[in-house]
Parts: sequence; C-alpha cells; structure tokens
Amino acid sequence: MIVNTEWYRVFLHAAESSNLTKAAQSLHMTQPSVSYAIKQLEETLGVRLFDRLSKGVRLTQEGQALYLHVRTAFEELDSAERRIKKLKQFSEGHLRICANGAIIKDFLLPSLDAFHARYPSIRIQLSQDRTSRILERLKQGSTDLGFVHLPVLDEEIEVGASHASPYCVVVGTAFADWTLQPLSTERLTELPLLMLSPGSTTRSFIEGWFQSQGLEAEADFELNSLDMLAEFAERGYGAAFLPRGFVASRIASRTLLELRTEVPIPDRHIGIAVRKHSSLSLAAEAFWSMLF
Amino acid sequence: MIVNTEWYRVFLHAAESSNLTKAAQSLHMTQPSVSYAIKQLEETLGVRLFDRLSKGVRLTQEGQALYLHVRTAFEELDSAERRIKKLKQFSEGHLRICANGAIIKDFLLPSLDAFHARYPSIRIQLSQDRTSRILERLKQGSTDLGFVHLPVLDEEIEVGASHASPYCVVVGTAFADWTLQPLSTERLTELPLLMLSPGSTTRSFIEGWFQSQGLEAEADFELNSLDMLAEFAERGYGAAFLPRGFVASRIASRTLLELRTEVPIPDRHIGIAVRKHSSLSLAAEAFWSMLF
DNA sequence: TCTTTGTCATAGAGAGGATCAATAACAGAT
DNA sequence: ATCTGTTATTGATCCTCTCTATGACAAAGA
Repeated sequence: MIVNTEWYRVFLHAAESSNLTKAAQSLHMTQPSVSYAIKQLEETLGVRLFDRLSKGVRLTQEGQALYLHVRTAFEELDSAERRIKKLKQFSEGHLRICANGAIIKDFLLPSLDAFHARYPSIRIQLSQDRTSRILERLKQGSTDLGFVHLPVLDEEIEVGASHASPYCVVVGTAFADWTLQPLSTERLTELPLLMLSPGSTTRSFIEGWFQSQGLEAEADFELNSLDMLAEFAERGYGAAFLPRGFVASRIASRTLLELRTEVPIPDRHIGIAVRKHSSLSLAAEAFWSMLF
Repeated sequence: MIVNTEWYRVFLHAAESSNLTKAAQSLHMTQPSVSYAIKQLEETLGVRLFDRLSKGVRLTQEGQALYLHVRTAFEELDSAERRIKKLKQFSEGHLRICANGAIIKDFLLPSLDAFHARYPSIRIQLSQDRTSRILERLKQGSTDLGFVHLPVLDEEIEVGASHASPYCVVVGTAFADWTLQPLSTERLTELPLLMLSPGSTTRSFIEGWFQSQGLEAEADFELNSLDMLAEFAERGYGAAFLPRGFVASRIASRTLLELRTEVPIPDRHIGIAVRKHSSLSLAAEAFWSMLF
C-alpha cells in the first residue's frame, strides 16, 4: 500500500484539533483542501478515519489507531530535522584536521594561527596521528583534511595541493669540525644517527635516501618526536635529519649546526589529503584557501 | 522547518540503494525525478546529504544521521498501514452487540441465529449488560449496536428503530384460581411479587406501572435473571412480570398461567441504540437490515 | 588514448493533482 | 426561525512533480 505521506501530515493536524477548519489554519491551507486530503486518505486506506459531527470531527477506532502511529512517525521526522539543524550548525563552525607530528610544528602551525585569528569562533579539532591512521580517518569521514607527507598511493584518497619542506642534517656543537666541508653520504654514515622509531614515513624517507645511494642507514637512537631528536642532537649524541623550518631558530642561535652534504637532501612534500569526491565543510574550504 | 515528506521517501530509497537510478526503479519513477527530489531536500535542509560518486551516491555524515531517523519514521508508517489493514479486515468481519439479558432471549436470539446462518464467517461478539453500561460502551465506541428498553434519554445516543415486546403476569399452578377473572391492580399487590434486583430498567418499568395507578409494588423475591423468575413462579412462590415471548412455551404447556388484569400491562419497547453520528461497521449494517 | 559503460545533473515541456474561492448542506444553539 | 460554526462539493487555476532528451563526468576496458 502506497500512501501519500503528506496526507498523513494533514491527518495528524486534523486529529489533534478535531476540527478540519482549525487544522487547515495550522497547516496554512484552506478547509476544503484539508477535507479533500482526508477524503483521499480514507479512500486509499479504505477506512473511515473520522466521524463528522456538527462541531468538528471525531476519530473513529481505526482513526485512533492510525493516529498513534502517525504521531510517533512525525515526531521522528521532527527529531530528524532538529538533528540535521544541529549537525549543520556544528559542521559549519568546525574544522577537523589530522596531521603528522612533524608537519604540525613545521608547516601547519602558522596557518592555523592565522585561521584562528580570522575565524575565532570556529572550533578547531587537530589530531596528531601516523600517516596510515590519518588516511583511515579520512576514509571513514571522521576528519576533513589530512596533512601528510607524499606520496600517498591510496585509491580513495586525493591529494589536493602540496608544499615543499626542505630537510637538513644537524649536529650539536660537539661536532663543529664536521661542518667545515661538504660531506659524502658515506662519511655521513660514520656519524651516530638519531632517527624516529621504525614505521614512520619520515624514517622511511631518510632510509630511502641512503638506499638510493647503495648505503644502509643504521639508527643509533630511535626516538619518538622531532623535539627529542633536536634535543639529543644539541647535546652532541649525533646527527639528525630534520625539517629546516623546525630547526631554523636553533641554527640561527648556533646551538645546532647544519651539515653540508655532497648529495643534496631532497625536499619532502607535504600534501593535503581528502577523501575522493567528498564535499568539504565550509570551514575546511576556508582553511584550504588560506593555505595558498 | 516544513519538509515535503515525500522527499524523505525518495531519500530513503536512495540511501538504501546508494544509487539514484536503482532507487528510481524501486519507486517507479525516473532517475531525474529522484535527482530532483534529493536536490529539493538538500536545499530545504541546507545540507548536502549525498556525495556523488561516479558509480552511485554515498551518504554524507549528515545523510547518515538523517537516514536513521527517516528509516524509523517510515517503519512506523508501515506498521500504521499494516495495523489499519488488520483492523479493517477485523471490523468488516465482526459484529459487536450489547443487550439486556431480558432482550437476548426474548428478542435477539432468533435474529442472531438467522444472521449467523447467513454470514457464518462473521464473528459475533455479544455482551450481556445493564442498560447504563451498554450506553457507556456505545459512547466509548467499544460496541456497535446496543439493544435496550426504551426510552433512552442520553444526548449522545440515537435510537434507530424500536420493537414492541408484550409483557404479562404469570403465576404457577398453585394460584390457578386467580386466573378465573380479570384482576384489579390493587388485588394484584396482594400476591407475592417476584422481581429482578433493584436498579434494572425492567424493574423500574414494573414499579412505574404500579405507581402510575397510585400503588406501591413491594417485591417479595429479588432475583437476578428472567430464568430464575420463571422458575420461582412455576414453583408457586408468587407472580412475575415477564415478556410474553419468554414464557410462551411454559404458558402453552400450562406450567405457568397468565393472569388477566383490568388495567392492561403496556408493551415495553426495545430499541436499537447507536452512538450519534457514528458510522456503522459493515457487519452491523447487515445485521440491522436483517432485523426489519 | 579512445571508446564504452554506468552514473548523476540539467533543461524544457507537459500533465496531473493539490489548492483555492465560492457555495451548499447540515446541525446546534440562541 | 435565524444565526453560527462546521464539513462537503464544485469547477477553475496554478504549481509542482514527472517525464524525455541530453549533457557531463568518471572509471574501466580495448
């Protein structure tokens, strides 16, 4: 049985006011329209829903039964619309970002500051996570933008724009004499190496650079954050590969020294990842356009 | 927010098939119509509900939230329609009658037999009850027809048709000599009187007859059913006022004797009562037309 | 790379149904 | 009897949905 659900809306109002004229008013219709709709409904269902009295209408037994169901159905639709309204407000004033820890300090922070200054009422949700988990979250729709190092090979992910992030190798002042001339990659391996824990894309990036030259990088320290790497490098434990932006102030103040290499260290490329075909929230759109 | 609920129906199918073309098929519409409806819904709610992919559509976060609500709402409407269908079948094959005990045997039974013979599949629900309670049940819609003694003064009740039911006074053979000549009402009061318990309309009817002649009827026996009254009269305990139809066979077999009275005992009038303006069920309609 | 296939979107025309204004019909109440 | 408040009916109108035809696009395959 297929019943025009708009008739149910009319029925609902009629049942609640027991008066077709009043129902028409609350529905912003005329009384004959209501009368017509009720008649259609009754004929479609094959049941008389109201007894017509001289001063209004009265639900029949069947009408009463129908009313209970229809009321809960429309209450459900009401709550659906309220829910949507809330979600809309929320998502419009909401920016969800995931990024690698390396990227946050090196690249994201200034943009984020600017965004927050311009749209202070937009709530920012920033999650630091590993690249693989960021992609997962994008795919399940629980974040809007993902900032990851390229390349990203996932079929369902799209990289919107990219940004080069220069890397450098730094040591503490204890190794000052290593800075006098450019180093071959081979000589570099003679230094103790400070690296992130295995599995991170940043570490793979560095290992890949060595491997492309037929050499094996062996980590002497395995630490969990860029901060720790910089800290240990400063104290003279060895050499660390870090985003130049991240260590720029330390290099300027000469607590860290940059090594020159014969083979240049390639830039890494930071990309903005989104789920393919997903429509961006307004906030995400705004943030995106502030980045470039 | 007022949203055309038919759009929700389209949305529901689209969400369930993740494919507007297939949704259109299951809705017996064309794909552009579905596309249009979804667009309307999205614009009205101000939210994008689907991401459009190259092979179908995918619910957005908001769409998923909406879907859950809309689904339960339409499930509710479904169950409403199933409920109505059942009620319809039921009420069409269902006759609900209430009647005074006195009327059942005296008047209703033969008609009921005929009705049952003609419509054996229609379920008959017969409740024996007091007049006041019958009127209550009519007013609350829990019975279709009420068979009661007239007059009925209730504002909300309508009496459709009436039928005269002759009454008589009977005694057992022990009082045979009382039958020789017509009795004045005064003499009648000298007999022990067998009556129904106080409060019944039948008893009021009899008391009213005495009172209209300035006499007081005093009950010697107060019993609860016509059968009991006949039984006690037969055994010679006194005189009972009973519907002539009810005691006809006993009079014929001379186990009960009818007294003649100078002032004739008026007929009682049985009426078919219905709630004013209520539409009768098919079965009730059929039964009604068999009565006259 | 080009074609094919499957998808959704758009445009414009058309039809059908909901809506309306006017009025009738009806029942209670005054 | 008349008045008031209700629902039902009618016929015209208008709007909205639906349709056909076509476009646009993306993915898969030749």
